[in-house]
Amino acid sequence: MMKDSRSTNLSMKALTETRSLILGGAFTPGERVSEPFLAQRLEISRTPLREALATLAQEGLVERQASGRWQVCSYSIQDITDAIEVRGTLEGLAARTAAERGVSQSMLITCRQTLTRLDALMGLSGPDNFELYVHLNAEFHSWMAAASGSQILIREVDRVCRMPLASPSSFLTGQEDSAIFRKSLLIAQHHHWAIFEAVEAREASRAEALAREHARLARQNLNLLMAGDPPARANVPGLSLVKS
Amino acid sequence: MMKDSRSTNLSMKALTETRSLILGGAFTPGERVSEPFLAQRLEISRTPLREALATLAQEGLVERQASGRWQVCSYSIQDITDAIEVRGTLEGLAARTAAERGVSQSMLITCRQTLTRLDALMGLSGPDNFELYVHLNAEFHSWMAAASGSQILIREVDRVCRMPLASPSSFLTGQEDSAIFRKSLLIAQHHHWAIFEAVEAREASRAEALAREHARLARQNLNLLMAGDPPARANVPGLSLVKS
DNA sequence: ATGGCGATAACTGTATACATTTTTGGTTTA
DNA sequence: TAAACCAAAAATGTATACAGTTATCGCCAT
Repeated sequence: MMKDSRSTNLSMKALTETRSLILGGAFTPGERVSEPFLAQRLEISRTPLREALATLAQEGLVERQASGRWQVCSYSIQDITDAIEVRGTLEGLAARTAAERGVSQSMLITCRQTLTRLDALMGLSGPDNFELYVHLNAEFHSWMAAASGSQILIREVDRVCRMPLASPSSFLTGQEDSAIFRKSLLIAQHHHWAIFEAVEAREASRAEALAREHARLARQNLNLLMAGDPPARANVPGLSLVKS
Repeated sequence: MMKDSRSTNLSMKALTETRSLILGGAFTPGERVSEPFLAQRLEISRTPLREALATLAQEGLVERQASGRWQVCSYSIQDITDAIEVRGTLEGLAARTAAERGVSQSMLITCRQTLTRLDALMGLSGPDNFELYVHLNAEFHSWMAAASGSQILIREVDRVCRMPLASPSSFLTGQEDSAIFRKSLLIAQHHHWAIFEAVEAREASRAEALAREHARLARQNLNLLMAGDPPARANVPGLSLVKS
């Protein structure tokens, strides 16, 4: 009986639960968190917790002070904007590489299916449809990375998406009622198809430029969010880490 | 008396020493390494070693098997090429951002000094000069990241440079006697000045393209290295991780 | 009221013990 | 011969103890 200890062990529990706590706003940015406190809250010992915290440090959710204590990270709006630009740049590289190297028929078919399902969702509303949208959107973005065929690039795109508010899904949840936001979904979907077509037609430079521009929609949504009502910000995971 | 425990503690010792061991070729790619074995070799206990291994896993030097055992990573030439392209892309973003946002006078002066010192080194040879070249070259590359003014970008460039053979210094050591390699140093230095001038003149697009192309010199050096004599490969740190 | 000081409390870094799981190597069986 | 199996050995995951360091908080002097 082979068991993957990575999905059942306490380090993983500590990792996911601490991540949820931080992204959910359980701590204020810059707040110091002691290991015994957090260990007790998660009902585990310090050993697996330390491992999780070390991982979260590399994700940019906590950082170690010189004294060794842990501190929840604090980001500026500029940092978030920069992180989105980094994601867009790496996705752009992925799209360009995919176009240059070519993508298998089966991968093209998979993507076309995803985008067609997104098309079908465009007019609809309701929480279920929205959840599906978030899922399919994430699927398209992983497809872009995977289509590059570069393991390194897949890994780096994945990593940058773990940064707070840099992922393509960051500004989706909680905004489904905003009219201007729903309009941006239409533009995003237009981008999706254009990127796909550029990759399929081996138009590398166009694919890169489109993927970059596509990420800038997230930047726009961030700006809208910060300019709008505070209540709209309440349910955005990770936004609690933004200071000033 | 404030003491930075991070630089004196055993986790850090474990991190740097294990990294040296792996990059130095003490293990074959794919080799399994047990914690007790390594702990005994480094004369520390498993606790700080585990922390170091977790960090090395995120650097891409080791990975955890599903069973929990550690395994030294194995890379293909394609992976290295891809990693260099990722670095070039991020450095390109940094150079573009620096040009777009502008760079302070003092930073421009610092860079000009670095490049002038590199100029003075161009004709010379000898190990001391070569070591200085490596140092100044690294300085220019950190300058590029720093000039962007983006903390996020600085962090991501730094991270990608930690990947095996992706850093700007990767293919320098041990090659100083090759004529074709010395020629590439001249071209590299030409790139350095061109990037600097583009940033100074706020020519964002040009700065980006140049930084990307500059990284491709590393790709070229990699190809030369793999096409040449095996002895030339002996002293390149990290090359032992490349399989097939 | 404010700033420095010192004792105490709390926390981190590390080693180690132990339970559980995985690997290994020899033995048996088809 | 090769596959299957079982027991011993070794490795990992986790908790915990303890030493040394850092933070805290009341107290004193200014």
